[in-house]
Amino acid sequence: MKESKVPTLKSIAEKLNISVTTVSKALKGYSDVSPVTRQKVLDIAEELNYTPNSIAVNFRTKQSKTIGIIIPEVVHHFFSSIINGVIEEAERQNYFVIILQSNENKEMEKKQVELLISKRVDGIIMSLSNQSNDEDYLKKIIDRNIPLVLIDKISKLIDCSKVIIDDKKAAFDAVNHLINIGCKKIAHIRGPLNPQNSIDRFLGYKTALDHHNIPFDSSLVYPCKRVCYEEGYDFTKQLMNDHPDVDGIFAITDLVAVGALTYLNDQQIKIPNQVAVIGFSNWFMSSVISPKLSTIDQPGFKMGAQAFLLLKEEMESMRNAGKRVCKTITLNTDLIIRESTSK
Amino acid sequence: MKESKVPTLKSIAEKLNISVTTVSKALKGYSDVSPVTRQKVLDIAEELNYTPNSIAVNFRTKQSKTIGIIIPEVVHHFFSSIINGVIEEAERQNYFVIILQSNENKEMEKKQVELLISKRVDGIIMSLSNQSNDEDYLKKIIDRNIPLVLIDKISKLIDCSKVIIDDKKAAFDAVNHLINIGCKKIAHIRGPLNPQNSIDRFLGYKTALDHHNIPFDSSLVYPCKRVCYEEGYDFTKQLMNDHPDVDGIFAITDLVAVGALTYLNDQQIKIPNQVAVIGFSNWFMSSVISPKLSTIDQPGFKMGAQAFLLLKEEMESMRNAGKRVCKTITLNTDLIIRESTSK
DNA sequence: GGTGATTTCGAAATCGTTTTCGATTATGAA
DNA sequence: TTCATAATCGAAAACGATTTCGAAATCACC
Repeated sequence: MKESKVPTLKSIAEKLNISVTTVSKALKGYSDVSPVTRQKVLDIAEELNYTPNSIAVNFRTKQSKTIGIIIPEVVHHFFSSIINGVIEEAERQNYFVIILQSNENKEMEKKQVELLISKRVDGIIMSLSNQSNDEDYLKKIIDRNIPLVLIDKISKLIDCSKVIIDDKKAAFDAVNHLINIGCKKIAHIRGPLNPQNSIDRFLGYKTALDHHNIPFDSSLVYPCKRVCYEEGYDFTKQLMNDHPDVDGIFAITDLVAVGALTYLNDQQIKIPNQVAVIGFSNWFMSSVISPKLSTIDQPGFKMGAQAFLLLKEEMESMRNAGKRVCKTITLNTDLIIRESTSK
Repeated sequence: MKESKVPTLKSIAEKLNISVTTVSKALKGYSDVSPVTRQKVLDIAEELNYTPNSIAVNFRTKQSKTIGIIIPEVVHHFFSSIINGVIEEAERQNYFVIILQSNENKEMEKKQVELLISKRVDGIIMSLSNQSNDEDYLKKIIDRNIPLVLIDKISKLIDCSKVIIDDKKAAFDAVNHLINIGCKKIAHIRGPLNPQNSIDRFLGYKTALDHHNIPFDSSLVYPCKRVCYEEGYDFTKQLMNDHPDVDGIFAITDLVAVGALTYLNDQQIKIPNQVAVIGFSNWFMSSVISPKLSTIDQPGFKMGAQAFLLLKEEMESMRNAGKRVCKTITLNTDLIIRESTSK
C-alpha cells in the first residue's frame, strides 16, 4: 500500500518553506499575502490536489454544514419529492442532508430527533408522524436553539417556521369541483383524526358542502388509520353497501383514491358517471391508472426547496440575531382534472 | 438570549475540579479512574445533559461516520427502496447517510463524486447513471483508497465490491414464463445499450428464446432512451403496427410495462389473452394497475442493506489491512405472476 | 538618512476530544 | 521502615484549519 498521505496545509507549507498561516491565507484570498507567494501556493495546492479537510473546518467553525430531515417514510411519492427539493436546494447552498425516517412512529421520531441533536446538525426539517403533535422532544429542539422548519405535516402548537399548503382550500377546490360536475352525495375517505392536514382537508370538504347547501352527513365520512391502498378499497366497498346512491368520493390521498377506483372497477361501477372520484397529492401513479385520477397537485419539490431556504434563513437569524424567524410559507395547489371526474 | 453554553468535557471537569482527561476516561469506561470519581462524573454529565461533540470526535478520530450514496434519482420506487435499506442499516451501525443524485447525467455524477471526496465521507455507495461506465472519477475513488460499493447499476470495469441481482437469469425467468403460458412471438422493450443490467436483461431474453428454439428477431427489440412511461406507450404502439401478431411483451422495467398496458387497454387489446405483458422490478404501482402486472421482484431494500454491510466491511478492511475486499453479492429475484400473464 | 506608513509574513492560540506517558499517592509485603 | 507494586490522576500532544496580533521588511516622502 502506498503512503500517499492526504495533503494538508502543512504539506504545502513545508514544500514551499513558508508557514501554514500564509498558506491558509493565500488559499482564502487574504490581502496580506504577496501575489507571488499566493501563486506559488495555488500551484502546489493544484499539484497536490489539495482540498480542505472539511471535518477540521467544521470543527473550527463549529458548523457541520449538514442539516437533518425527518419524514415518515422515504418510499413514498410525496415525501421523496420533498427530499428531492431539499437536497437540490441544499446542494446549491453547500449543505449536506441527512435523511431519517420515523415510520409514522412517535418513539422512532423521538429517537431520530435526539440523534440529530447529538450529532450537532445545523438545522432540522421535519414532517411529523400521524401520532405526534406537541411532543416534548420537539420543544427540546426549540429550547436548544436549533433552527427548525416543519413541512406539510405540522403542529400548530409548535412555534417555528413552516412550509405548508392550504389544505382546507385545496380540499374545498376538490369537493367544489365534484359538486360542479353534478355530484349530489359525496363521501369523504379521510385521514386519521390527529394530523392537522387531515383535519383541514375534512374542514374543506365540509365547507364546500355548506357552500352549496348540501347537508353534511357524518355517515359519509370514513376515517383511515394507515392511509393505504387497502383502506381505500375496503372503505369504498363499505361505502357502496351503506350508501348505494353515493355519486362522488373525495379521498385524503391518491393512494386511497386508487384503492377506491380499483373497487369500483372490480364492481363494474362506472367512473365518473355513477361515481366520480378525486384524490389528493398528484402521485405519479394517478396519471397512469385507468381511469386517470383527478387530484390536487401538491408541489412536493417546491415545498422541499422552500423549506431549505427557510431553514437557512433560520440558521442565519439564530447565528446573527440569536432569535427565530418563525415564518409560515403557504404554497399554491392546483386542481388537476382527469378522467375520474370528467363526465 | 440565554447564555446556555453547550456542555463540554471541560465544563464537567471544572465543576468537579478534576482534569478533562479523567472526565473523558470516566465517560469512556477506562479502568484507571476510581468508581467514586466515575460516578461523580456520570452524575454531572447526566445533570448537564452532556453529549459528546461529535464534530470534535470526528476530527479527532478522523472518521466522519458518514457515508454518501449517489443514485440517478430519489423519486423512484426502486431507488428509494435502496435508500431505505441503506439508511436503516446505516443507522443501526451508527452511520449517517448523505444522498446525492446524478439525474442520469455523467457530469453531475462526477460533480457529486468530487463533492463526497472533498467532504471526506468514510465510504461511497453508487448506482451508476446510464451514461457512465469506467469513468476516471470512479477510478479516482479507487486511487484515493475510499471504500466503494456499486449497487445494481454497476460497471464490470471497476474493481470493487458490488451488490447486484442476476439480471440475465431474472430476465430469463420472465421470458420463460411468457413462453410457458403459450406466447410464441415475444417482443422486448429494452433499456439503453450501455448499462450492464440493460444488456444482461436483453441476454436473458435471448437465452430464453434460444432455450425454447424460438428464433430471435431483432426487429422485436425496441430500445428505450429514457426508460419512461411514454416510451412504453409509444413503442407498444409502434410494435403493434409493425407486428400485429405479437403475443407477449417483456419490458425492461415496470414503468415501461405500465405504458405498454395503457396503450393495449386504450386499443381494447385483451391482456393477457391477445398480448401478455411482464415487467421488471415490482414497483408498487404494478400491483394496483389494471390488469395487475406480472413482474420480477427486485429486492431494493435488501440490496440497500447489504450494500451498507458490504461497505462497512470495506471500510474496516481498508483501515486494518489497507486493502479492498472486492466481493460481489448477488441477491435472489422472484417471479411475481399477476393478471397480465394469467391466461 | 530619518520617519512613518505600508506590505508581507509567522507565532501562537483556539476549537473538544482522545490517548500516551509519566507522576503521585496509596497499598501491601518483607 | 523500606521497597515494590498497584491504583489513580493529570499534563501535554495531537488532529487541521483559522484568525488575531505583532514583528519584520520594504517603501515613500521630506
